[in-house]
Amino acid sequence: MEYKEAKGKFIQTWGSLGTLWGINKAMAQIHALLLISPEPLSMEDVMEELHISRGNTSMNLRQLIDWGIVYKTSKAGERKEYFTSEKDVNELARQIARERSRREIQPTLKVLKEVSTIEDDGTAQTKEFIKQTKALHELADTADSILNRVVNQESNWLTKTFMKLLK
Amino acid sequence: MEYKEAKGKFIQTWGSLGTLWGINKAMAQIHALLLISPEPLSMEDVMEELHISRGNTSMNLRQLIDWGIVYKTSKAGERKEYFTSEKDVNELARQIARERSRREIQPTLKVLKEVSTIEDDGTAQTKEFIKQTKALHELADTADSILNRVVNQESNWLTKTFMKLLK
DNA sequence: TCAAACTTTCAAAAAATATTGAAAGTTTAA
DNA sequence: TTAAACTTTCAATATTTTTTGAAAGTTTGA
Repeated sequence: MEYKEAKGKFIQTWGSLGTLWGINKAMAQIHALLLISPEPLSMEDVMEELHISRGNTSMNLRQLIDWGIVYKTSKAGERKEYFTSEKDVNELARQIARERSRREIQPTLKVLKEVSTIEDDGTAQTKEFIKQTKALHELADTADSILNRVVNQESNWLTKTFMKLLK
Repeated sequence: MEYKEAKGKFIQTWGSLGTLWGINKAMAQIHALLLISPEPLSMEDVMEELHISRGNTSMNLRQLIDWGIVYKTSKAGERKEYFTSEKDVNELARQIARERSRREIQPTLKVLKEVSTIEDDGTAQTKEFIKQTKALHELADTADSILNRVVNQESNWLTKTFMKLLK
């Protein structure tokens, strides 16, 4: 397999994986492209490589920037903007963990806390509801704490933790 | 807030969270409903509670069974099938971890390994490609190992691990 | 200030995904 | 073996999500 084929396969795979985890394909593919590009790319570059429209490229680049995993850069003497991805995959993991916690887990925890504190009227259904939503709250809380560990520790925490667990 | 409102809110929230993580809404909602139901429910029950069609209910229940988090049961003397969710949320986490690893992470690892072993022709783009896909492979491998730890350990591993990390 | 170079916005269109419901299939009690 | 009770399938439909592309907006050098 030569470079071009491998590149296509990688971008394709990253796009599909994204879809499975609730990230739109174009966004995941743009990210993949920037991740393996030795130089920052312009919007034009991205459009051409992935065959997507200007509007689509613009919107998804913005989202990637909002997620904190793609940066705008400028080249001296050029008006055009260039884009580059966070290259350190550990930092990438940290940032994604941070955002998923903030955007998704925290609001879910809030709702779970709210609904799990309804008054126990003694019926089986209420008892079960309280029991299960409390258990889910605890699980989500644990998951969130782990995500926050990823966020707050040095960037190779993941690897270190794994090593520790193996012992 | 009384039971009915809390129940609706919980099912709604679980459905939305599912969507964000790439799980279809009906499937997540059926799961939520079974999780808090003290008794197994029939297909009819699920259809009525969630206002979804027979076909939709049938297909999503099957998927939940494929994921290993919903079980078929029978009531003595009844021909109808009843469904119940895995009630232990730690076991639930284990099962989801197991399936996501098998279905999504493993195939991704395979592709990453494949594309990261192209021949280094000395160009900057090839060097960057190899470097980044190798780094991603390592990250995915670590994540997968952690998922597998979740899968293989006793069901309260998650909580225990978190406690250990706090020390 | 102008206008070229570039980016963003957003309504419309396309594509992907989920849902329906009725027909076909299956199971079981009598 | 039949037929009622129940489940599954799947083509058609609806809904949601993504994508397009052209117009509007912005920035900057002269």
